[in-house]
Amino acid sequence: MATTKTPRQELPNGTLEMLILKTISLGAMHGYGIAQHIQRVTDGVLSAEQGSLYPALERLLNKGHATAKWAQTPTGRQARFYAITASGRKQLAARVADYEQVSLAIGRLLEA
Amino acid sequence: MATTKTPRQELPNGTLEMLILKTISLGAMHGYGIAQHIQRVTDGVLSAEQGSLYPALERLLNKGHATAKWAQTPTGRQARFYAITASGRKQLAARVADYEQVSLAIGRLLEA
DNA sequence: CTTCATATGTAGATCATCTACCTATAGTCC
DNA sequence: GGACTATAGGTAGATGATCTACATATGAAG
Repeated sequence: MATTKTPRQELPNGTLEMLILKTISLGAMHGYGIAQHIQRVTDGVLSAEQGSLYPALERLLNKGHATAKWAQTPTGRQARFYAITASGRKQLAARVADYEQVSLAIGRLLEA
Repeated sequence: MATTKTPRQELPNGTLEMLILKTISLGAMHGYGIAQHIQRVTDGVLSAEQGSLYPALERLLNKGHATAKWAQTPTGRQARFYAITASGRKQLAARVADYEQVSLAIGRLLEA
């Protein structure tokens, strides 16, 4: 049957966009690279699966928080490079502030 | 239009159950009291709305993580008091561990 | 007798995330 | 030539907790 425990909802809603924005704020990157970065930095704790990643990237484009252009990777492949925009940086800052506030609040509850 | 910004998804999925478990781990409490506790401790940053709270309490009952019985409040009202079970404490510990791992991972990404 | 705080619940919508699938190419090994 | 892996981008459909809004009831206060 291979029922696989399926660790549902590994990432809190809205967090993926924040992590993507943060990642491309360090420099333009393609989707595959973003996924690798997230996995590498978190030692595999977090992973951006394709089914979440690409829709999230599309949302960021639609909202104007990122731009994309096709270009060659160092290894000679075509890939879509995403870059953060000014509004993306604003959004990132806002999301991080929200996240930290909620995170602090949860921390306070768990300490009690 | 009154489009109301509606701060969607204030609480990450699954977190509410953890916060409820934590709250009733300090002593049996009724739903209204749980909501107040969460709001008070977090200075209003977090709030467990009825539409989220009561379904979450039902889920905890169904899973055996909590038990409930009707009793009188100090002010002479009928209320349903929820108490944590042994499996609830286990679940709480597991959730907290998960939360902290993810929290750390996100922190690492945001620091970079 | 009306209003407010307390107290419990339901109905329906939202929507990001997840699993699982498909396509394509460059490089390597046989 | 053929098979395979890593790289790269994407879609389809399901899930399901959370949210907004509503409905109900009662004790206390004015």
